[in-house]
This record gives sequence, structure tokens and C-alpha cells, in this order.
Amino acid sequence: MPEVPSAATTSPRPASAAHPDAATCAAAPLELAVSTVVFSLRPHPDTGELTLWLPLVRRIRAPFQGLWALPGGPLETDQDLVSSARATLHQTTGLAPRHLEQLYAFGDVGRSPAPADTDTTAAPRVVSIVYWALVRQDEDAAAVVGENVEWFPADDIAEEAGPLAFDHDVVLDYALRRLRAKVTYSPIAHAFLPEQFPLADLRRVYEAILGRALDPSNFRRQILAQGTVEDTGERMTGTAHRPPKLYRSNPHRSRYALTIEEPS
Amino acid sequence: MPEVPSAATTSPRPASAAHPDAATCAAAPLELAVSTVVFSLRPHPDTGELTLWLPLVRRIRAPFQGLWALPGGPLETDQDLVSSARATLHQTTGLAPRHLEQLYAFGDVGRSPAPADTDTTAAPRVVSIVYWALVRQDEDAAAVVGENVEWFPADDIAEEAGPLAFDHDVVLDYALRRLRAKVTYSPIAHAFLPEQFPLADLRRVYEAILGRALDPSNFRRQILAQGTVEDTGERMTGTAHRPPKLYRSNPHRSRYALTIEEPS
DNA sequence: TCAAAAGTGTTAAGAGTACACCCATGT
DNA sequence: ACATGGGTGTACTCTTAACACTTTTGA
Repeated sequence: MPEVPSAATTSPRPASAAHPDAATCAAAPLELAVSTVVFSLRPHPDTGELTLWLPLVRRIRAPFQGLWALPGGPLETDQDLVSSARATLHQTTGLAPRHLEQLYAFGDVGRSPAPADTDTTAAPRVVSIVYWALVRQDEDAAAVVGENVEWFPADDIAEEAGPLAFDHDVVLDYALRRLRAKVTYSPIAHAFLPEQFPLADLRRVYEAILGRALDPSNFRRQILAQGTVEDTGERMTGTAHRPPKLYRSNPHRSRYALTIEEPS
Repeated sequence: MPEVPSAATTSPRPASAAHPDAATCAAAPLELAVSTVVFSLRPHPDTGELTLWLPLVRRIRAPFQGLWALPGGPLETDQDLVSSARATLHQTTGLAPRHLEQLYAFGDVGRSPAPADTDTTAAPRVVSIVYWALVRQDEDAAAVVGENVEWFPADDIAEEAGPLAFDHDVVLDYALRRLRAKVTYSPIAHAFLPEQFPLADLRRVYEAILGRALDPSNFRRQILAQGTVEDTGERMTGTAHRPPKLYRSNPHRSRYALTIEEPS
């Protein structure tokens, strides 16, 4: 009983007419997986500048054995899509995501161009629903990784992690573009920061994601004008300079992005 | 062989470890369907103003028998996701889509709240990947509909088509919001128009989608400034007033939106 | 000649950008 | 005191919005 009103039309659809009540076995050599691109901000090992990092998992079986892949797994029957992504994220980082959002469903037959050494002959068709998540900077320190899990700077993946398994190069590239686009019109950057934070930290998050410097004074004005943060009244102490005010993100204002982007 | 590096981690994941090579039958009482929200512009029957219409299909079997649903069908194993959407669209309208784009994957366990009269006891879990399409105004006239297929004004669906099957009310609402948001930053409106068109027609498309009037002169300037249309040199004849210039959409400029929104 | 829609020009308000400058703390 | 980053003010540019006005056709 999938959503199959197709048989209701007069148009020809001979093959599908046989399908509709298919809990039958022969019908589906087709699998559904959920993967997640987990972004976190850490200093770059070379330059020291804050950049995006993400965890990859080394495949220990065919196909693409030995290559790095996005963390993920098959969808359990009794599990929601987000739950599956959240579980994956927890397994890979030990953390609960602050921001978790569906990215795209990848399912073309021709995807995952297999290298020569792997046998894809008997490989079933796989449709992947990909999510992306943002890890809070303060929690990130507490992240744990299992064996065969490693974090890489997002922009160095091509060199350091070689070509990824399946079509995960494409997926990752898409996730990066989406993050960079979305940060310009939605207050998701807050998701990288702890409960309270100075505006300079928020600016550094934006700079890390966009890869360019922002004018501190203009940044302050714009952020305050859009009302996505509110003054806590407190100040950060122990700095080597004037103590900055601490802000928290304003849930009333930031709801907009979610309302537009997420259904239900 | 799905994307399952889960077994590579040290974290516990007992259930999934049994999954990976599952072309086995017991593993998946889970189905994958592709549905499509097909938008077209037609005059509203009451007001006469141009508004969004879309085709729905009446379900002829359980669950949700008798209710209206988005056109769609199960994903064939040898078929790409877009191909499936395109096929659905062709069956329902007899047309080839000018614009076809993935909307969202809906797959929560609790989705499709069944009314009392339907038996959902043995209903399998269904994950739907939903696309949305735009039909060209000139082609729309040539659209054919089968039996059990009917077009409705998008904003009147709640009253005229009652509650939809599955969670299609939510899906439709999301599609509408996405269309209205996207039209403000991407030249998709062109997809409703024929090869050549006067700017006033393009404006009327925007007005229909956004549901509000736009200043003709400012609209002209903005559209011309963004360079998404180019002058054909021709003019429309037979109007009851000054003959307007005809434009065509400029593919070089409109590529931006696709690059950002579509992966690969 | 008039109505109707195409198309141009002008102006005012607001948002984005660059940058000079003051403030408050630890060293 | 001074270096450092926090924080404010200002002038300039660019975009957006409102609307007056001219142009060209059919009736």
C-alpha cells in the first residue's frame, strides 16, 4: 500500500499495476540508508584558523572497502528518518546534535561509480537520505570517536581522504554549499555556539563557514538588527581586554528558518 | 551493501549488524514511493485571477480509499528518482515538466494518520520522496487527465478536496511554501511561460505565486537588471494597446539557482 | 480622441560597506 | 602606559519602493 493512485488513471502503467500491495519479496532488491554530514568547527592544523571539520568512517567491507565514507546505516523499519540520522551521529561522535536537517535524497541508479577493485555486480540499488548536522563548539571537545572513525578539515577531504566511497564526494560538496548558502539567510550559525557567547565568537563562526573576514562593527549591527540574539546582561570575564557582553540566541526570531525549511 | 560503515565503529549497533547484505526478504517491510506536486497556473473559477492549480488523484484502494492524494507510485528498481517523478507527471497530465525538483523525503513512522474507516493494521512503512514540477502555461492547455484525476486551485484544496490521503496535506503545504520562497531568489517563474513572453506575463506569474500585486515599472527594472531574460527583438501583435516587447529566458544567468539547489 | 497597458524618469527611504574613533580590561 | 579586542558613530554607496509621466496601439 504505497501512495499508488497510479492504477486509478487511464494512462498506461502495466508494470506498476502489479506492484501496489507489495510486501512481496521479489518486488524490492532496493535498500534505504540514512547518512549524515556532521559539521564541527575546529582550528585548522596548518593555519590555526577556525574551519569546518567532519567525521568520516572507513568502510570495512565491500563495496568500496577501505575507502572513507559518510557515517550512516540502513533505515530500521521502526525508526524515523531523523532518528536514524541522530543515532548515526551519536555513534560517530557521541554527541546529540543541536541542528539536524534533511539535505537530499540520493537515489539514481547510476550513482556510486565503483572503482575497478570492487565488485558491484550483485550490489543492490541503494537510496540514501542524507542529513546534515551542526555540533556545538563546547560539546565538540567531549566528542569521542571509535576506531575507523576520523575527523578531517572539510576543505582538505579531497587530498587527505582520497575519493570517498559511493557518491559521497558529491554529497559532501552539496552539503557544504547548502551550509554556506543557508548561513547567509538563516541564523543557523548559532548552533555551533554554547548557550551564551560574545558576538565576536559568532562572527568567527560566520567567517569560518564563509571563508572570509567580516567587518566586526557592521556584523554587530546586522546581527542585533535582525534580533536573533538577545543580551543576557552578563559579561565574559578573564579576557585580556575589555570584557565583551554575552548574548544568547533568541528562539522567537530564529524559528523563521525552520518554518520555511522544515515541513510539518 | 548499503552505505553501512556502522559496523566499523566501536559503538553499539547490534540490530543493524544483521542488516547489511539484506536482499533478504524479512529485512524490509518498507516501501519507497515517489510522489509529485504538479503546479500550473490557471484563472480562478470565482475571481478569475491567475492562481496555482494542481492535479490530485482519487485513491481506489485501501488505505485512504476514496480520498484525494498526490500523484505518485512505487519506485521501480531500475528507475532513477527523477525518472519516476517524470513518469508520474506524464501519466497524470500527459506533459513533460519544464521544471522538476526534489522537495523532501517524508518517512516518519507516524506519518499518514489514518481515519477510522481505513485499516492500517497491516500497512507497511512507506518512505515517500516527493518532487515538485512546474507546467508551462502554453502546454497546460494540451494537458489530458484520466479518470479519477482532477485539478484544484491550490489554496482551495482544504475545502474542495477535503483532507488528503496520507500526510499529503503537510506535503502540499510545504511545497507551496517552498515555491513561494524560491520564486523570490531564483528565476523559476520562467518555467511557467512559453519560449517567448512579454514582461507583463512574467509579472502576472510572480503575482499569482506570491498572491500580491507588484509594481510594473520596478518589476521590469529588477528583472532586466538580473539578466535572466533577454530581448528577442520581436513584439507581440494584436493587443488592444501598445505592443509589448517579447523576451526569452536567458539560460546562462538562470543556471545559478540550479547549481545551488541541485547536487551533482 | 480616449482607454489601457507599455515603458521611462525621479525621488526618498533603507540596507550594506568602509573606516575613524572611543572604551575597558590585563599585563 | 599600552596593546588588544569590544563597541559606537558617520559618511558614502547601492538597492528598493512609490509614483509621476510619456509612448503606442485598438477601439
